[in-house]
Amino acid sequence: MPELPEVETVRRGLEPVMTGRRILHAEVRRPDLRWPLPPKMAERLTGARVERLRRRSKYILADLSTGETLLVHLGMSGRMLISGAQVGTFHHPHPAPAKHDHVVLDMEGGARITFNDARRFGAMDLMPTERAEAHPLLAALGPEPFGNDFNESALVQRLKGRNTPIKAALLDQSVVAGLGNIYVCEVLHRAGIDPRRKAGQIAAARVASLVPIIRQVLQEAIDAGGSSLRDYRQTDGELGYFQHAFRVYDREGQPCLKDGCTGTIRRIVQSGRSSYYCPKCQR
DNA sequence: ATGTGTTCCTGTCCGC
DNA sequence: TGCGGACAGGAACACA
Repeated sequence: MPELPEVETVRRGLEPVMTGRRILHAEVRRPDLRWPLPPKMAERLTGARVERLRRRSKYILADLSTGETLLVHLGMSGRMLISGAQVGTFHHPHPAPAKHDHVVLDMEGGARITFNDARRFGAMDLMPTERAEAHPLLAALGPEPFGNDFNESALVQRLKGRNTPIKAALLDQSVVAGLGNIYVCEVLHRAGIDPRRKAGQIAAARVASLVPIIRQVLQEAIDAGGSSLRDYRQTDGELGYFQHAFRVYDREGQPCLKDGCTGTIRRIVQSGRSSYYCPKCQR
């Protein structure tokens, strides 16, 4: 599921059990996710202290005391489970390894972090920290939505002349990094823009309006993650998968929730993926 | 360069 | 309850 808000919620949940702590033991239970894991990953992680946990787009980056950075992508179905550590009022004993538990990290302080990914579209890699931004998976990413490089004029410029539907353009990680299928639908609904509209044909002022809307939608989702989970963690120790009320996503046939709108949410397929929108208030 | 369709993998849900 | 098909929050890759 993870788009930027979920990944950020996972990052925040990992922070107290990872940052400043050593990885006492790493176990790789399956050698490949989307790609083969890097050579000797378990050995390279064992003994390293996590100096910093960062997020870039939908990637989590753990800078290690060894000079390497661990990159983690959750793909479609990747999950992080924490067990063993006392956080807040929850105590989670280590469960027996479950199906699709691919990587297990035992941390200084007693927490165990388990990466579980049924579909294995997720990824992990190790690279020198000083060359992290040059990693092939990161090099072509566009601006962070909350960064200064993402602004009205830059977005207008980036979409100028593009003949692809705005839905596809906002899913393009080189335009803006971190949006996925759900939040693009939510953003376009809030902006009142039809997802089929060609990106390059939308008036500059409307394109510009997307910048604060993208930030609002993502920030609200991050806030929901932090408020609906205690310590960013559910009672079963899973991070990042919180109940969030979407205004259009997965609401086909239901009434539009925009103030004063009497439309009905429709589902269409664009480049193989579902788009939900209100034909009445999205033009 | 830009746009589109396919592909990786497993699980779940829905209709028959 | 079984079976087949559609679909799932991502994104690299191949090809027009």
